[in-house]
Amino acid sequence: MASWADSVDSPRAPEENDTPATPPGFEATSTSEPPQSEAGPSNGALEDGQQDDIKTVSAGDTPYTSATSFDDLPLSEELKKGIYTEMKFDKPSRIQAKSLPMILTPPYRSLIAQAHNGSGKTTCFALAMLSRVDPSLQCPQALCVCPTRELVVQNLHVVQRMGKFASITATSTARTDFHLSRNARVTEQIVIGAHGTLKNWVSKRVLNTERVAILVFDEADEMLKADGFASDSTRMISSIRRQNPQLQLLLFSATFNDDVKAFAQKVVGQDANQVYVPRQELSLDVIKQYWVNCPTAQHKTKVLKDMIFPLCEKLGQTIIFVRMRETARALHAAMETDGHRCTSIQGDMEKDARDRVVAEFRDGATKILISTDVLARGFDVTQVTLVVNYDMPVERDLRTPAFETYLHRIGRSGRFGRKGAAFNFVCGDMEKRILEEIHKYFNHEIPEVKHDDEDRFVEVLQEAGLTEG
DNA sequence: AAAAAAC
Repeated sequence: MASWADSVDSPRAPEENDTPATPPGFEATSTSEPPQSEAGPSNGALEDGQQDDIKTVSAGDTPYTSATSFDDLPLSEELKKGIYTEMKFDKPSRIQAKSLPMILTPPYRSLIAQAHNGSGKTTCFALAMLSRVDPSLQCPQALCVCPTRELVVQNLHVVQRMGKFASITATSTARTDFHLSRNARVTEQIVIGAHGTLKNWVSKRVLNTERVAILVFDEADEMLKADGFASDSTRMISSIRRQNPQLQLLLFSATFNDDVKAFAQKVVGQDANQVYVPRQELSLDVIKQYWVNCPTAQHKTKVLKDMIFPLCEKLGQTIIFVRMRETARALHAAMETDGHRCTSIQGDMEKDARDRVVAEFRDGATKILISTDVLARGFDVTQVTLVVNYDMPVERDLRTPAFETYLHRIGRSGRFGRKGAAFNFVCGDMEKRILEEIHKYFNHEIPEVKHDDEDRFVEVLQEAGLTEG
């Protein structure tokens, strides 16, 4: 039985230097195109696997020993203090135990790391960046690229906490106190950003990447997606590699379908290490999933009003995912008109409005948040126990299920092994088929809950462990 | 034909 882990046993020999060389500013056109992402059942990432161990593929002859304690790792006292007293971590998680020795041991090889929601990926790359910085050099040395502003902010926060006792400076492209002027320069040692601003900063020579020794991609499969950020990402990689051939590239994500994984392996090169954790830690298993047949589109809103919102008061927090920005806006308005308190977020909103909505949600001031896929990945609010797929996640063609997106969306609940549940709203044959395919792909039960069966909704949330009863 | 970044 093939699984994600098996398929890396004998990775194809990647061609070297297959990312195009580009001038600073990443202006060059990419000649290396990633494959079209076609998620299919061939990605056995979620099959039953007997292997309990994290699968690793190490390059070269460097021996790596799994770290049972943070004390086993080549980390400064200041960083360890941050780990123990600020983050209150006891010992490394499994992914940390495996990947940190690979990341922190010279020669600093690139790494592809797949680990599930809440398994401590952020800690891995935060420590990687913090420990690779030379404190005596006051310039950018570590870069982390993320798909959304919200993730940029969140990751900067983690780096700052972890590095609380180390004299290392960090900043992000989400900062509001920074305006491009002729003499503006980024001097912070760690920079976390989204593509647009990073590209802008580099081309305007506000950000000098000459001394960048480590480049991290969070949600790496998204960042290497053919019809998405791939060209920006590969241009940035080759540009920095031209300045520093020894660049350590770290690709982190919970999901790498076969196509993106093959491309990622090409990007990191044959000297890279790889780490994959098995499905047993997959958050899917702890998240109860259901589907609700909605005869008409109006029923979706009705189910929210009649079933979900009234029950939400008793739950933790809820995120409702929709496909389009306009739906987020309209649904929010419709709910508010009916006196149901909630907020909404999507990429078309003003930055400060986005920041405000996220801050209120993190505070717990708002219980229900309507969102596009801007928050589908990485967004970490421990109080989220319920996810609603108001629209089923689909690829651009609107017919192919977006398997990875589904996994990431429902992974917003049940953080760090806590309870979680997900409702999938299904309207029409297309969404029904999408649901079936997702069900088959993940081989996970998704029972139906009748849209008008109030008692059953209550029952189901009890089953999922979200309410006391 | 969408969403994600951004000037």
